[in-house]
Amino acid sequence: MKIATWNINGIKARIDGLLSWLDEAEPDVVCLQEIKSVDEGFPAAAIEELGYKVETHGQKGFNGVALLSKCPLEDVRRGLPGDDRDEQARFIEAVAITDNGAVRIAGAYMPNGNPVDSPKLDYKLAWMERLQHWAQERIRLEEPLVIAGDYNIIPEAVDARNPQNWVGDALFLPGSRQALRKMMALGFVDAVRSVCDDAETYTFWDYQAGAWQKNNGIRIDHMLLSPEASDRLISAGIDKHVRAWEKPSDHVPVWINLAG
DNA sequence: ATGGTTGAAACTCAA
Repeated sequence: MKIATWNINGIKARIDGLLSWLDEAEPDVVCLQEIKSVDEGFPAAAIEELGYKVETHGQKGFNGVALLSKCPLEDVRRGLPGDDRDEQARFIEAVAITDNGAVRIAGAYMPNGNPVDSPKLDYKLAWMERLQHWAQERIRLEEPLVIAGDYNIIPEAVDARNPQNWVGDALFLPGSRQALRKMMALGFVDAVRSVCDDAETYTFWDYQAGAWQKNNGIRIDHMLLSPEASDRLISAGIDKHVRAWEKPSDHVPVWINLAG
């Protein structure tokens, strides 16, 4: 089965591109981030016509995540546990039922965290800690688990074309990277990293200052696999060409193929 | 150091 994640940066502005990419890539399950729409405003009908079930966790104006699936979904849950006062829509999980068994899939949109001298960085780090606690509970279940999304974290210098430009940015702060490492240490595999040693495999290019034309990108969209999921990993990749489409998102899709 | 761009929705914020 093919599972993908894509920060779409506004579903209303991106629906045509999304439909084209679904038609081309034929993923079974897609995690979308930054839909920037309430549930009622999400253009589900056009996506359902391609054979997908649509589950959204929307919010007005900002954030918002969604799951698209050709497989039946069970146990759909919205929101990251751990803080009842957190009203930002950044997390959705479900269990996809396939011929080869169940795969738990979480779509996450981590906080950006900038500016670093604001409460936004504290929120980012607290959110990462909540995600780690959630992941710790889930990985104990010893089932295939995929945590996919926009992590807003550059794991290593090799994940940026110009790492020096990101020193002091919330995406590359030692504390942010440590939070991701702590989560990885629970036993997750970074799917793209595990199949591809190539440098310059980025997932995000800023709209500004000709970042795309200069390939001034960063790798911040990740798919973390539990041991039971990584045992079934066949391939992984980044659909970089989508960044050159008309009216593109600043992120491109990342995908994996699992056996079965 | 600054400015560069985009989306959603409101005349600005978040990224």
